[in-house]
Amino acid sequence: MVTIYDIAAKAGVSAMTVSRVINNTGKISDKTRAKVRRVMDELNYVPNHMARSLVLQQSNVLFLLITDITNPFYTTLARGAEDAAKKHGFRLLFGNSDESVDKEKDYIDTILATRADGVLVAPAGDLSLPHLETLRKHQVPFVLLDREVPGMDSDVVLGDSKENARKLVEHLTSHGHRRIALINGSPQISSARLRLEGYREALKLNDVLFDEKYVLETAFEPRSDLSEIERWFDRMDSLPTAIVAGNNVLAVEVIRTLHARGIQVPEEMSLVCFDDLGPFSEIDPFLTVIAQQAYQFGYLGTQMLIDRIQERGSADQPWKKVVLPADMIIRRSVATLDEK
Amino acid sequence: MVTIYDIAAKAGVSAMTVSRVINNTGKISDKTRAKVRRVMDELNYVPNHMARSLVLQQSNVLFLLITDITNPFYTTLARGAEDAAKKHGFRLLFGNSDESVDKEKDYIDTILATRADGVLVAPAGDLSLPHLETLRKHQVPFVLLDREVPGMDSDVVLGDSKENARKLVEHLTSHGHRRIALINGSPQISSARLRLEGYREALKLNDVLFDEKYVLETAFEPRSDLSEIERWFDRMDSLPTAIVAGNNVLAVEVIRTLHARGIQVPEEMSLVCFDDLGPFSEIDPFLTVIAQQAYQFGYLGTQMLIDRIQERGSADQPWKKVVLPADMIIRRSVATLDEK
DNA sequence: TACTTTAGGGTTATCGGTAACATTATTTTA
DNA sequence: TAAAATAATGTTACCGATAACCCTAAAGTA
Repeated sequence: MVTIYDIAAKAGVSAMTVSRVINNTGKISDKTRAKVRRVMDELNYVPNHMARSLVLQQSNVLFLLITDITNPFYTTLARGAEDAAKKHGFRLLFGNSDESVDKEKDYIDTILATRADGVLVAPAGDLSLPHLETLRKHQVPFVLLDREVPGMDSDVVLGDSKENARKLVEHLTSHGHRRIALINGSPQISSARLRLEGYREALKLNDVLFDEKYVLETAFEPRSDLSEIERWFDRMDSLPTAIVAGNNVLAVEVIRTLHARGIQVPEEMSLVCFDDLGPFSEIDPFLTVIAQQAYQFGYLGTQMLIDRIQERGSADQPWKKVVLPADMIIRRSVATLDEK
Repeated sequence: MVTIYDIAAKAGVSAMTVSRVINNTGKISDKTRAKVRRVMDELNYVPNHMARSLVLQQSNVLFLLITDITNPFYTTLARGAEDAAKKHGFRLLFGNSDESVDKEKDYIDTILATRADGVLVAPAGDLSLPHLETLRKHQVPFVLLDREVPGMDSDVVLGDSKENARKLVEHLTSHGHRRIALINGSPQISSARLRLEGYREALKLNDVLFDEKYVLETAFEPRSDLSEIERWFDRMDSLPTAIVAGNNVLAVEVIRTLHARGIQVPEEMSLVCFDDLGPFSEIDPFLTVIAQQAYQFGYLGTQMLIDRIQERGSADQPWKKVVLPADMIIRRSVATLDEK
């Protein structure tokens, strides 16, 4: 590998002069600069970020930790983060925790070991708390995305899960539905809890009794095994007329299960969910969804993170909490129920 | 930041002893080892990968450069790569070139500067050649994924684009179609060229004359502007009865354009494409596709890369070229044409 | 008993950069 | 014209870790 010393030797200057040319610092005569540049080109010099970061004590690297790389919500979020990072001269690296607290821990260790300047985290759940405490302890700035973790104050970008759940339920009640079920992520995840809350409140507002048999708390990430959903249906005394899914992945799993039972959506079962399905939903605009601004989650979160990193010394800002609004996209997955 | 020197001081040993405990090398008494471990825990020590990589001259990092992070083909591929990397003790970082040769160049520079041990590249196109030459010149092992680049020999994992294009066309001809159009990625991309070739050969085998008005060469990545496809349709003397799309993104764009014109698939236009649409295709299993084994692209490619990295000194192996078979998934997007 | 091994650990140099300070001409200024 | 300022470059130390070599005391061996 070519180093600044090789350049220095060949150009007949000191390593420091080469460093100055590279970083455009200090005073360098045009002649020397030109000579150094020429030698750098000749030898195909590439600076070594690790050596540089080691002495500068900063890496110019941000890390984005998401929970499901196959979910368009997160990949779109990733693009937003990438654009914002690039705009500010940071590099962005990605990790994928698969909704697993253990994999998350591995990534946190890697992040600390690689000395990233900051982290964007969609936490796997409340059990992520120790990981965040680790980051805090090591003074690594971070911003939470999409989910909060009780016991940890920080900057955070959220959707309004409760309000949005309410909107989805009311969309259903306004179409005559009264037996409305909810399939949700783990109650260890803040957004799932709030979605349940919004669901319950909306039911109450519409004078529908809450029936816990109509609620299934499972996992947000795809599972090959659908039997849990099967068993949920089996437990019900009578099927609901509509289902709210806590995210897009769950909606798909519900549809698969329903199809296996020969139940059609929306004719025999209405369905709505959180988060759109990505570009491919346009093939057949079918599911009525709450479409969150995934790109903005990433873009704003990254800006907040960079602000925090560059704060350095100035008076500590209070934690910021950004709540992004979402639109409901009404499509064809909800049937209007006749009055009985 | 806590360093091994802090640990060493507090434990009353030398830094080298701490290093030995961390890496499990050399001879250390149980007593010393325990003491060092205790101090490491107390001080929340985290090793500094950059310092380590600097002296070891290897980073244990692989880099995966894909062209479209929102395309399920690539995210699934990424999971395969992630799993294989983890299995061998490598960390995997991702980058997203957006099908842009320029962004790709930025990433290549970053990769060199961060001294990744190896790279998996889905090249943006034939113009990626200089980037690959740069990697080669700096002796960074790499494996190409999904696309070849003329003029550059290397390990590569491919699908059989030509054969698969032939299959798609023959699926259409077997349903009575004769006027078959092709919308394809840039001819600067090897897979696109081969798909065109397969398309032409299949037409010839079925005694259909090739009509260049039926072929549109555009870009594989999503574009907000559909007017190019509009104009393509406008140029045709008569519309085809079926369209082959060079990838999933193009298929979606075709559907959007057709819908805007009030043309229904498959009733008035049949459509097939390369690559499945990810988990969400299960909501409405609609598009007939060639489903490539995206996960295997990533998994095998990573294994080949690691083999190459660890080869080190042993006789140079010849370049390996893995061609992964694909299945056609027949769904509902092709209509059977009556004989005229 | 005298000589080798071995266990257990320390010293020093180095990886590729950069900050901080030092040095030497050359100008500028009083 | 001597002192002060400036331009252009060099020297040294250090970032955090590890390899290679060195050292010492205890154990093994002829």
